[in-house]
Amino acid sequence: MSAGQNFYITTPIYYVNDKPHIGHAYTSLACDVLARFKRMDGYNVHFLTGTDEHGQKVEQSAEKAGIDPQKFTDNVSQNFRDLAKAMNFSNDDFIRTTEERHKEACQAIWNKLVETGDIYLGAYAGWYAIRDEAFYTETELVDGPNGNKIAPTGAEVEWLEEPSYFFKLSAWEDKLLELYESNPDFIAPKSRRNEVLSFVKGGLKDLSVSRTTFSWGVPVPNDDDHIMYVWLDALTNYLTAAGYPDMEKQSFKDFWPASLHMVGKDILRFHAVYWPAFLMAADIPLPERVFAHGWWTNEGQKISKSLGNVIDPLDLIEKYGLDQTRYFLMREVPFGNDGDFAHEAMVGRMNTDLANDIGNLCQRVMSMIFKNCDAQFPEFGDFTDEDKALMTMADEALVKTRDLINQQSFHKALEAIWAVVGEANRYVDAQAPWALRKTDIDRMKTVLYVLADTIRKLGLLIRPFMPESADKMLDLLQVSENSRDFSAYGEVLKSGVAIEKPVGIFPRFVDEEADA
RNA sequence: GGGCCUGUAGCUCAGCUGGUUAGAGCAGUCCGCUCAUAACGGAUUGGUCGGCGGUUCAAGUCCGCCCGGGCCUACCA
Repeated sequence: MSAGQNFYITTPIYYVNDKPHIGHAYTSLACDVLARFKRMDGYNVHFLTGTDEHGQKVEQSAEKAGIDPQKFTDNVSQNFRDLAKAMNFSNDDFIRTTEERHKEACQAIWNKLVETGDIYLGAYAGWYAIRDEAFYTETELVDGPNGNKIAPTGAEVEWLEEPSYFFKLSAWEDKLLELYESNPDFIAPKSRRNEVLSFVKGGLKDLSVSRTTFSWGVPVPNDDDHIMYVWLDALTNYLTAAGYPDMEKQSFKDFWPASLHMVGKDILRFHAVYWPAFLMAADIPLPERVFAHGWWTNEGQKISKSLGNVIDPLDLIEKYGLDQTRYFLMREVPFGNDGDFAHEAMVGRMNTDLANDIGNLCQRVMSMIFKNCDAQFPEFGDFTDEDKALMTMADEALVKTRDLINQQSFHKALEAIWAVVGEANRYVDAQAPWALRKTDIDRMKTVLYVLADTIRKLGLLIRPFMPESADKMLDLLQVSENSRDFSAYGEVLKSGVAIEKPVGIFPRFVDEEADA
């Protein structure tokens, strides 16, 4: 495998105590689009997702359900596999932190960090609320009536100390700043990078990385009282899936360091600060980039369980369709910003961009070919300047799209693709093949040929975003399986190939309430 | 409290290092076309660029203040 041709992309591992929601779907979708694009562009891609299955909450939930934690996580982890299937995600692996391979990786990196002196045994002291089973920082507390301290939740807290292993995060401050400085693209988008920078500049404290108060986790090597706590365990999954601790393994050589960790903005710090610190300490190469995307609101409202307005991606798929949902999520909001999911906006995108613009373009062109060219791709004559302009634009769209995808500017990539769609529709109008049918049949054929081939390119361009719909388009165009990647972009349709009667690709959404 | 970002047409947003009559998409209005999923194309209405003051030959674009909105400020995934 030649260097540089490998691409390793990861989603966070999702905490199984949650039900899959739009946020999970969104993160993975972005990775899926990227993974599919890179595959079509000839890369050897490894796309990883999975579930985070350790922790006190999981232990408790299992207990409440009256089953052992492993059984419990087997069940809930399945929800995330189901989501991946329903969303048509093309992940190459699905990791679970309860797997043996992961335990090995965690303990290996732990041992390494002990060896380098970056993990030491100390005591974790803090204000603990028994009721909440959580520690609070000094600044979060308010003074209670009798001089005692009260947590923001209203629970009483007490000063508690427990033995804990610590990671020497404080020792890595300068190295981290150096990293950000010399790799300006390590954290994206820019605004998030600024936040991380100011956070690190504010000084770093050592990080507690073990717990003794519960047992559902990876055991700390040589100390049965402790389990590894949260982030060291969770983050290490990215290494596990590449084959760590066997750094000589082919998969590790191919895919580590990761090309991109995609995360939600809430967990950026763990990926942009703790993770590179762990890796530097363990003398393991760093991932190339961490991208933090934003959150969705629901019809302008903040989404929360208590409000009961959580968006279930399965509901969206059922209501609007899979590819329509995928398109909306990638198109509606500048990737990196927060966005709003609104029914009206969804229907707008679905009907305007998909049904009217690209769907209808495909339909009108293929229908004309089917009816006026003996149901086969026509012969073509010399190309006019107008023909060449459209063809050139379609060719350049791949270059633009590739560039934008590499920046995770999914919305702009789609915008660039749709610029071609618009141009193609204008070209249809300007050339008016229905008029040429009566005056210059050869010219009509050339026009329809140019259009059909443009649609083929559009089909390839939208394929990472809407794989099923794109394949339907490419089916209509009789494009063979092995011509459905970007190496085939410059190929052309063969005149004389027979086509089927075209069928619509993107249906319009009709509001049911409109009839009532 | 400290730090960062942001306020541009009805809506969502572009406007790089200051420089011609401030742009796009959607919505609205008018016109054209009739191949097509009544879809497509053209034209057009609409903005004191949050407010006040300043720097400058020139500010949406820089500075100060004020008003409004958001985010970060460590061990909860």
